[in-house]
Amino acid sequence: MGRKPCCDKHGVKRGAWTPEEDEILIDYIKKNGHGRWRSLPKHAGLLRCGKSCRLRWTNYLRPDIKRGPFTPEEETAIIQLHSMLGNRWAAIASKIPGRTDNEIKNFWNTHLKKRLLGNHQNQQTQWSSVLEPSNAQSKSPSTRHMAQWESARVEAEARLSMESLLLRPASMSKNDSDYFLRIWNSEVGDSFRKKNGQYGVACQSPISSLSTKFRSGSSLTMQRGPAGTSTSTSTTITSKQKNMEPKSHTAYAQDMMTGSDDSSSYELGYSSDISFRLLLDFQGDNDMGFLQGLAG
DNA sequence: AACGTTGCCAACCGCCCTATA
DNA sequence: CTATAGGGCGGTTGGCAACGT
Repeated sequence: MGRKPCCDKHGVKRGAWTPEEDEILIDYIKKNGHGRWRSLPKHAGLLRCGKSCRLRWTNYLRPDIKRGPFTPEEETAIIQLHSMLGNRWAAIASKIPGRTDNEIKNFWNTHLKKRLLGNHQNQQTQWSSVLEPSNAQSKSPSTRHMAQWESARVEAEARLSMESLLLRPASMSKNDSDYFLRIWNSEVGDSFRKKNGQYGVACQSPISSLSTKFRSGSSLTMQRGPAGTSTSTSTTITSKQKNMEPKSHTAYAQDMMTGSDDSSSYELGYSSDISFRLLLDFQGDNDMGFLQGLAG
């Protein structure tokens, strides 16, 4: 037995909304408020599905919606939030006043994703040259510095997840949608943002790329080799991996903490030996002492 | 000018969760 | 405990405009 459709498709208008319909909906909501979306069209005299009315209101007609192009600040916020939350558009939208989840999702899919994919490819090129030991001598200081910071950033994200695991009350739901946002708004997130801001980093995190790639069934994976071995990033995917559930940042961090060897899944690659070396090599005040602990 | 292609975005679809009777 | 309504969410689609040939 299937679920009842949200509304009877017969006699229901679909497609683009006319200005007249918009006006009717706005008038009705102004007078009566919203809620009871299923019965709203009947009461308002609209030949629309209630769901369609709700979407039209929340995505377009709501008075607090900001229209027009995204500002660079909004772009940065979206990228950073997406790196923490993944495709949880509603959660991202809740942190960007005046923008709807639909708008952010569209913006991401049509602009940012392409741009970041381009960046990612550039980064991969740079990474392969940075991480190739035989070329180590020929790296420019800026490239090397970039590599150090990218490593630091990867670890910072894992650390955020680890700290959040430790801070999380037992009663908190695993699916608590505001969970990362709370961390993001905490001092932990603040220090993370400062580091990013300082270096103008605004690219998708490798970790979130990882979970996104898993979700989309794409091929880039990171695998963790047997304990203590140095491994590299991998661009292959096994049939087992294809069927794997995507792993959250938290789960990723949990693996790091427990050392659990879901071994076919992760190869820490540049975030293991090489990144430790890079980080320990990093000049300046860093708060990456926890890595020393991890490294034993 | 005509046609095909591409990109954008509003709207839709189906699944899921929660509240309530 | 179960069924159902209400609503939220993320992924996908379709129509339109801009652009290229």
